[in-house]
Amino acid sequence: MLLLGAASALVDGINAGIRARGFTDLRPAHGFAFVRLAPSGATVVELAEHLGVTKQAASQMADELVRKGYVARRPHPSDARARLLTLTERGWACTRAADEAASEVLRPWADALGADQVAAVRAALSALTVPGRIRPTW
Amino acid sequence: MLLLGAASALVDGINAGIRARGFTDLRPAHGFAFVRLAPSGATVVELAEHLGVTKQAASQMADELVRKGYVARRPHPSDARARLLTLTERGWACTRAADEAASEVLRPWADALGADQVAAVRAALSALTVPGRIRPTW
DNA sequence: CGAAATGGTCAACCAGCTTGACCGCCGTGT
DNA sequence: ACACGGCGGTCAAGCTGGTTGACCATTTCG
Repeated sequence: MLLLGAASALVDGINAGIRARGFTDLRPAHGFAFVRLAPSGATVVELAEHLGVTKQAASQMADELVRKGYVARRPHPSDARARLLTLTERGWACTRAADEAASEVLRPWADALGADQVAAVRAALSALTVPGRIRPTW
Repeated sequence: MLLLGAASALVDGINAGIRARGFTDLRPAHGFAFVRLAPSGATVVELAEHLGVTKQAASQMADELVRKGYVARRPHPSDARARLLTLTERGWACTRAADEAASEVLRPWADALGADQVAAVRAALSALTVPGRIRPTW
């Protein structure tokens, strides 16, 4: 119940922090896409699976991110059908900004609770969430 | 990050539990409405504020819930402009089903963590979430 | 080498929410 | 009393972001 409130506050806080840093044309859903693309890129279907939407929706979103300069569509190194979506320099800058914003949101929580309590909560939650899927829209 | 995963798992679990109990025509967003209506009813604008949407959207949702038999539109006792939205017996039955479903989701978590840890997490989170607003759609 | 499976796109459609306009009741001021 | 601004609620139109369905190119397997 209040788990939802905390999650909502976190997402809103990160989104506000990103906007404050100049990335005003992104929604929280885009952040979930960045999470999947950051490590080493991904294909459209991988992105779709990660976001829990159809591949068409993921492709549309990729279009938007390419148009706004956050993502590049490169040929896939080992499959001529596929295209590898990777972050551009602008995309990486936004990812760093998101990390900063997340730290800003978490800092007052850590101050209020104490480092050991925060660690305990993190450990408790990580012991639970088996799937790790994220559903941005209910 | 994994806070979101836990929240998502909770919502999905409750939704699945409700469907398993025969309420197949409801979405998670409806549950958030029930939370506001349960104590003593609410007006459309109060519901809209609670859900973070416009009053038109809240009114539409109220229409749907009335049509499906979960909510009744009664005249407001002290304001002829307003109408008081209250839960029907079917609405209350669904609320009870949701509570059961929530317990089912939480039980394995409590088993895995221990009661004291769960209490600590609850206390930690409740110390943080000042606003208590819920944004079902990002 | 041919058939089924996979990655991707195009097109049409739909649900849920928004903006804008409007009606009826409240409540305060003069 | 009563006129007028404010508030609760609905109607109508439009948009955004998603879905379903069809299709092409390439890969993979029998």
